[in-house]
Amino acid sequence: MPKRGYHHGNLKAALVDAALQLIEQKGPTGFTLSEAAKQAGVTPAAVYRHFEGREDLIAEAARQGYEVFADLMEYAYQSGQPSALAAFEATGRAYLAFARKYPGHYIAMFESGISVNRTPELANVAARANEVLEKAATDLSEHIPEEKRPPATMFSAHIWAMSHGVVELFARNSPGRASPFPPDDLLETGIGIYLRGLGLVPPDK
Amino acid sequence: MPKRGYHHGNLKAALVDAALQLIEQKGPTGFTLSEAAKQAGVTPAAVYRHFEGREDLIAEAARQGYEVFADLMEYAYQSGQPSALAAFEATGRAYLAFARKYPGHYIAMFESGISVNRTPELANVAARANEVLEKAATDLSEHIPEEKRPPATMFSAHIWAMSHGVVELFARNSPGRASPFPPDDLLETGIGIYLRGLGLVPPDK
DNA sequence: TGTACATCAGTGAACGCGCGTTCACTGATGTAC
DNA sequence: TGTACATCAGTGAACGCGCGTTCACTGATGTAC
Repeated sequence: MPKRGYHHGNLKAALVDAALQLIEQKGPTGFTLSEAAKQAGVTPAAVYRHFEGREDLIAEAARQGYEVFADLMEYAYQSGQPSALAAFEATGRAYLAFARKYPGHYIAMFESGISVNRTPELANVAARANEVLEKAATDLSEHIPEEKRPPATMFSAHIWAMSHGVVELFARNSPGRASPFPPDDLLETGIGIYLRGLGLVPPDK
Repeated sequence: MPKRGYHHGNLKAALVDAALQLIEQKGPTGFTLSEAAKQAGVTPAAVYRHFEGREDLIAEAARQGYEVFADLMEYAYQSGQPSALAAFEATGRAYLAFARKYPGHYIAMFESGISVNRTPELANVAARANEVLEKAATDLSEHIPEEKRPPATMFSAHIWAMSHGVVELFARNSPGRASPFPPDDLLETGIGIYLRGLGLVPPDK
């Protein structure tokens, strides 16, 4: 850590980083503005030069998380093209990868209790992330005979729910709950079975 | 509310109820011992006649939740007999029904951060609930040809993850996240597709 | 039935703590001339 | 290049608050005789 004088130079980013680290360690609850300030080497009052308050700081962390999340999902979606199936599976994997690589962001986004409608900015970027998953689902559902095709939003909701469940129950080292399988495998196989159920993957192994 | 004198008569239960109500309203975080005491019409200090402290009160709420949960799961399992499939589907529905009917308990159990290994009692009752789901999965998996049969624990983990995900994302009126479908339907169809993927349900509608 | 007494389940005052937030302030930086 | 000055980004002290927990206490209840 380089010495610094009276001015920090990069305090806003440093505060977000500190917040993410604290959220990751202690949950969305354990996080305090004062502690984040302390970790950034600054007085609590200094935070108010950059944020409106505690909530605003968390919201900014979540916003940055959604930004990265949406980018990752888009990249994954592209990387699977032109196969709708490959694209879909890649977004599933990207979801889990994001949760593991950016746990602080993930918690800020999904467990901190801040509303996605807090600001238009936040709502937009969250919608962008959601649209990628929905697009992947729509592409894929076109391979299902129309009359037995479930709505794509339902379909993406299923995958999202399973992904989130795996993260919450098995990827986080949940207190006292041992994971029976590596979360990656769990999600991979789960999605595989689900897609077979939709007739999108050959029934045979 | 009947008048009461110096002695409450039923304080322990009243405190648990108050805690559940507060947890439901404000999340596992918003809950405070003092407020629970107040709601039960009692001094904060009185709580210590019945509990070791704040954490202990939450743990008791969670324990009671697991008790009800395990009972419900067992009942659902039995009610589907002798069809392994019916039994399995019933436990899935029971999961969601529990989460909706006992949101305070659900949060205390799965989101409050208290470890299931906090006390042997708590660990036991949690294990009992888990065993029901696993048993239902095992029964069902016997209908799958042995060589392509996934381990029953994996299978129950998938269902658990999807159920939990549906609860967290769509059943709770998550701030700013609208549910695209009724959660019951979402879970029902999700499990249906998953089971079809396992070849346990005819591929046709 | 009455009384003495142990036990139980509350009270209320006090504690130390860390929190988020506010305020007047001041040191550092950048810019105009 | 030097100087005056506006602007910016911090400080540090203070605030009021509600928290969990402790303690000596006291009112109510139940039981033995």
